[in-house]
Amino acid sequence: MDSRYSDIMKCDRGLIMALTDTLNVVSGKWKLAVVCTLLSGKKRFTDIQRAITDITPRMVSKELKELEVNGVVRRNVINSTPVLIEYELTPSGEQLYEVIQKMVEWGLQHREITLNGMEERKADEVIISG
Amino acid sequence: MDSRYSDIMKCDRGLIMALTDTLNVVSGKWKLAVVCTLLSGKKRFTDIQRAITDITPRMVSKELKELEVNGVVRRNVINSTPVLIEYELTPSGEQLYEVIQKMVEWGLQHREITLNGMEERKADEVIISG
DNA sequence: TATAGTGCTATACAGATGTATAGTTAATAT
DNA sequence: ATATTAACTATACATCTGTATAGCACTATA
Repeated sequence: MDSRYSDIMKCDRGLIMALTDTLNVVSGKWKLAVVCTLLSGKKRFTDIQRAITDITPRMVSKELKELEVNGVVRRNVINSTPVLIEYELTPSGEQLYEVIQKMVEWGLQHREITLNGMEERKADEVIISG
Repeated sequence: MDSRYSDIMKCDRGLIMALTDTLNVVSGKWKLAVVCTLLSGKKRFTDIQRAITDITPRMVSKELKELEVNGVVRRNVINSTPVLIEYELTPSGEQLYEVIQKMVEWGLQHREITLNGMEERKADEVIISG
């Protein structure tokens, strides 16, 4: 995780770390699913499980724990009977929305570009002379 | 890969697909490293390998192939002796810069927020009454 | 007392992902 | 003739990620 992004970013090592941080939070099959469900407000364990239909409780637990350690999610124990536990995004977690938005934008553009490109090109290997 | 992001995005299934597309391109240990090295212009196999110091040729090959299939990278065979092969970003691949930029931004903000937060809070489990 | 719900954890496993090491082909350089 | 460079590929292995299944401790309700 050191000198990989050297080419564009050789000037600033901090940027590489920042990118790596974000990637670590974002990657994993259920991370963004959990963040997305929490974007609409605080939720309890089983609410999250229900919102992400095909996730197992083990994965809910694991992903929430990792997100908490990374400062994206906060776990609130509500002192009532029975004890309830609520999960919510930290301010930092909420700001992830902007990253998600850009990713959605790119995905949409990319889909259009590649679909149009399909008609123009015929081979998937372009040979030019040099 | 279906109904996971239902909570914010239940209205538009296309957005979910777009997000998933982007995640598929972005995830994997070396994907963005390769994209980053290509942001500064077309490069050959061994140039990429050298730029990303600790990657093996097998991984260079694999990641380039996947990026090519996903329409992010184009492979140009230069008809010379010896045959050379150049890799470059497609227009779509270049636009990934915006996603990367947002990810770097978030990473930097996040780092600052969590470092400040460390001093204010003492426990990592906050108990409130309800 | 029995059953169901909440918020998890444990164990074992399967599959995906990445690594290490070596080898191939073909051309130029010494 | 031998070494070196370029652009890979093959094999085997290790590690990481996610799944399946089960269970626990507690509380509320019938």
